Amino acid sequence: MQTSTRDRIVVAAARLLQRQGYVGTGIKQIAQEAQATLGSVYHFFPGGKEAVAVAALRHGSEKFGTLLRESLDEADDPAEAVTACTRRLAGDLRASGWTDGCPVTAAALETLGTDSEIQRTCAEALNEWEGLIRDKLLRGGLSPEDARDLASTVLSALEGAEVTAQVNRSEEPLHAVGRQLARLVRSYEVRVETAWSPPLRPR
Amino acid sequence: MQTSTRDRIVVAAARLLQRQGYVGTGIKQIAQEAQATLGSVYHFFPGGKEAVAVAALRHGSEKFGTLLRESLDEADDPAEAVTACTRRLAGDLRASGWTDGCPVTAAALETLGTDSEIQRTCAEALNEWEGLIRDKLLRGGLSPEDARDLASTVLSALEGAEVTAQVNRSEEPLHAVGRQLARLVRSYEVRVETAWSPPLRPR
DNA sequence: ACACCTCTAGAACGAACGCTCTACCCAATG
DNA sequence: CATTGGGTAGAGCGTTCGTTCTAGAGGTGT
Repeated sequence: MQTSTRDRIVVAAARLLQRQGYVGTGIKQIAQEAQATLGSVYHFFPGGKEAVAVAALRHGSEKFGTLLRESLDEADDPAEAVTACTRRLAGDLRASGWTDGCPVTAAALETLGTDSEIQRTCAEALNEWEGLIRDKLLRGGLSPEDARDLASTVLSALEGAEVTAQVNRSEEPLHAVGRQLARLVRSYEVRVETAWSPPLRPR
Repeated sequence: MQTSTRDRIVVAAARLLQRQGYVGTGIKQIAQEAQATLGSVYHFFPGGKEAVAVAALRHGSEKFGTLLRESLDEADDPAEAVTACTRRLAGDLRASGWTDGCPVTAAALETLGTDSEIQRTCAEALNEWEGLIRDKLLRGGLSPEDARDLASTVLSALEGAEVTAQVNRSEEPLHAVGRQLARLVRSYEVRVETAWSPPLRPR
């Protein structure tokens, strides 16, 4: 038993929340999947199911964040970087049998009405991811205003395409937004190497 | 009591599924919200909870479809039509207190692993909506290939922006994709009226 | 040796779940 | 008037839910 019980609980809960949502996932199921007992779960998480979920969502958020960061670093050009994201997401999604999509969306949608910690955790995750994309765009030379708007759009499109791909059990939606987002991003980039008279920028 | 009991059940179930997902919504809650009794629910839907959900999702799908159609008809220009969509979605979302987003996403995500009728119903809804957008783009003069790719992207972006807007309780994500999608769509349109030498099309 | 603390183990509780069942109301039909 | 059948009403079934509780295992410090 190399991994701690707590970690096993968090990892198992993250996977189950991603696949079945918050209400669809039982504490006992989490314990079983983590090869832990109910006592252990409540020992590490006295806050009960919600506390487990928050920890699991944070874990999933970080994992997805590094996946995003890695994909974005695959290319210097922001447009290519975005398609690298969609390619990676599509591959992982297919490999999981279309079940492991965004780690927070399901839980987020189920707890919309409430003002639970879960809600806040999901919102934080989305904003953090958007920040990653925005930074990439800024490094690519976009203006702060353009980068903000575009990053928000890219994240929304990724989220939506992930859902669409899962429901249709197809990589196509992700590849489509990959192509279109690349085109959109390119429309912002200052292409100094092109032939058609780039606008002169005052030094 | 002007509306039939069956209709009240479907409408109530649709609203609850939209807000709380499939597992989060109980049959008894549906009955109560619809001012019907459990007996009535099982009388009209011998298939039980899943049958109610399928009918409700179909209802929600149609309602969202007409909303989409109306928005798209607000402008002849496809780019403007898309921003009309995001504007309408943003307004409705705020008006509902950020709770009434896409009527099928929550249920779709919860039932991903299964091969239930619910899954299929959600997939049908998404594809139908994508068809509406594609037709609009085609009417706008885009090539079939471009229209297909773009329609898929637009729908994904709308779905994702809706979720992001709900989680952040803000219209901004929707407006951002509205702006960006308009720019993207415009990049495909043949602008005969612009000054910078439009490509000559053989008559 | 003992007490102490972290962690494991699972029985048990009340509440809520989806669903089945019987009983009843009431308008239409013979 | 009696009968039928669509629709209403809700008690109750077995199961599962999240949570609480007590009991014990295993290691550490004194």
